[in-house]
Amino acid sequence: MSTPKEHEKLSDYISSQKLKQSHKRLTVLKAISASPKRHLTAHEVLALLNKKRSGIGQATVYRSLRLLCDAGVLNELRCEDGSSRYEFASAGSHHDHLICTKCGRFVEVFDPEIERLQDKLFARHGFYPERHKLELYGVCRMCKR
Amino acid sequence: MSTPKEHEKLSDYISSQKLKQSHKRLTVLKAISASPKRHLTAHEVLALLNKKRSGIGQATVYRSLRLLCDAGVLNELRCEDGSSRYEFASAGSHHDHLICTKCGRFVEVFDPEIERLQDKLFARHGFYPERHKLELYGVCRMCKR
DNA sequence: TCGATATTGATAATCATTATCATTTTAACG
DNA sequence: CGTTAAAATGATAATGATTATCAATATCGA
Repeated sequence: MSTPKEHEKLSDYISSQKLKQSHKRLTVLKAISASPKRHLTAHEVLALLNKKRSGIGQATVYRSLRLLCDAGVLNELRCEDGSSRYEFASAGSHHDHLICTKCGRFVEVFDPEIERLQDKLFARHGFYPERHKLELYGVCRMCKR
Repeated sequence: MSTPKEHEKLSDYISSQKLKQSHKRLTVLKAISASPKRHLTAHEVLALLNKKRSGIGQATVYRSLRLLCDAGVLNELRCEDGSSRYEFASAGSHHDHLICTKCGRFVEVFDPEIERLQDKLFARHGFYPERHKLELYGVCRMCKR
């Protein structure tokens, strides 16, 4: 599972901010790319890396995740339990989430009509819109039976 | 500022669960009712009580807030910074929130059309709907200028 | 009033995350 | 190539919101 686009985004950000390349940071990105599971927590990323005896500490995982967000490679999703999950910010693809309360599965959804109505709500109350967060909690098809 | 309805809800819950009335728990509820500020954090409630030398500890504040939620008197809003805010669950009034990113003001909003479209999203993905969370972040009228 | 049980306060523990700081890497420059 | 300043890292302490513990206190039905 290669991620040329993500690597490039990261490199661009690193040079734009006068940071330095680092093996370990790249290893974190690769581990996330290679995982079949999306929407990983920092703890889960750490577990992926430990399995490979990468010698990468948790501080570095947290730092890398933050930097990857700053670089626009990942999006951070603040969960209700107080932890965060990270997903790839595949260019310009805003979406919301359906979340199964039984198995924790995340499904990415998008409804342009909802987006439009949200903007109307902002306008109606004199708000300058910045962003929004829509999470739909329920039981997925698999968990229903 | 009286809250006969809230007191009653609380009493009903207390007897249904075979708990006991407590002076301090009522004081917490009254303090929240009396505050002009809505959407208070546990910390803010504690501050309200300390100002009055109530002798109520933080553990009791947290316990009371949780119980008031269980009793259906309050709703808990998990904020993105990891803390929670509490609002009155004035019977059957589901709503979402517009939140000012400058001053932190909360505005309660509701759009039946958005609700309907959310249900369609649940259905389209085979989810049994339980609840949702919609938060619109922007800059309010006051903070814009 | 008595006694079983709920409530409380002080404080320790938890959990995710961030800060600190000494050590190691990176990479621009000579 | 080495030097070297700055960034990255690991181990660990600190943070902040919240929950758990447990002995002391309050509640309330008999």
